Amino acid sequence: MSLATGFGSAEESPGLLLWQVTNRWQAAQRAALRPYGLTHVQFVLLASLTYLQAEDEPVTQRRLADHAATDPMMTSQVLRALESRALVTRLPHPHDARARALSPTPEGRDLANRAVTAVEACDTDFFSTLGVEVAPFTEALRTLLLRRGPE
Amino acid sequence: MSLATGFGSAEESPGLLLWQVTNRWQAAQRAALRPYGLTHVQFVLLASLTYLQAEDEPVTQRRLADHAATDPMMTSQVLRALESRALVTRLPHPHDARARALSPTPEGRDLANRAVTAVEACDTDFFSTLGVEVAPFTEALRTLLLRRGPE
DNA sequence: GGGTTTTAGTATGCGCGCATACTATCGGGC
DNA sequence: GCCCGATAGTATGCGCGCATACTAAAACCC
Repeated sequence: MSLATGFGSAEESPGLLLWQVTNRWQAAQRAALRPYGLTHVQFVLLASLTYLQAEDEPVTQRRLADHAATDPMMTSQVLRALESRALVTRLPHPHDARARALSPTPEGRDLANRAVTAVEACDTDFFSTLGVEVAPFTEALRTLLLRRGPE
Repeated sequence: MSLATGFGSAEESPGLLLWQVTNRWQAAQRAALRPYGLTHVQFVLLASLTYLQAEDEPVTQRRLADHAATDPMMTSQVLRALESRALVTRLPHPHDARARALSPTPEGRDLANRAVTAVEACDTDFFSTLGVEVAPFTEALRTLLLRRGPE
């Protein structure tokens, strides 16, 4: 019967493996970010915003959410939390009354920079067991993302 | 600055890629399971239980959760939902008053079998773009899981 | 100008992983 | 017999992805 093929044992389906590995990766990220008082999404958004800030255009929430691949609902709520901690500012957008112009405060930028190094260390460590194999692995992930892409 | 290396663009970190791919995979699973009225975890637990049922020992929640790599909290709550839909039974364990003996009802087993084929088709389709590369990919996932294993 | 369609952002609610804390039972040592 | 640590299960609460639905402003069209 087909139950014996993939879902009898959790270790035999690429999908279930993917799911488990991602859970462990998220746990590692959580641990690495705890000292900085940031959750995973808070970190990603703060770091992405700091990165995008170099552009000429004011950064809107939509732009940030698209870039960081987070959904707009989370973005909204997380940015409010970051604003209340004075890590980002949300000013009215100069040319669009619907939108907001986001930018990190100096404290936010500083925190982002410090957290980024910690997260990158955590990330490198997590994938270190793959050794050189990490390149084809990343490429495979990119392939999967493109095919089932932003439709 | 280190912000430019990995977290400026979401597509450059293996971890973020992993996260995005898993999200898409979960979305695909959700879509495939919708016709059967099962969520992802409900399906995994029901299918795993149907698989484990062949054993001599009565299946406890702990055993099921370990096998399916889901956490006991979810397991508890999901099994209650499945029980209320008459897909599983939770009888008292014969030798341990703390535990419960789980087994799928005939309807549960039937639903599991039908859902498994749908999920497997979805899974195969999702990873089809990798072609032969799916084998080393799966192996890499397994490696990551073992290193950061059940400590 | 007046109308429709798009878009930015938000509220609400669910699925699910996980951390913490608790009860109830089992087991071993004495 | 009794005590104590381990274990099965549950409650509570948060992080976060996502679906649905809504408001308000912009952009387009005539």
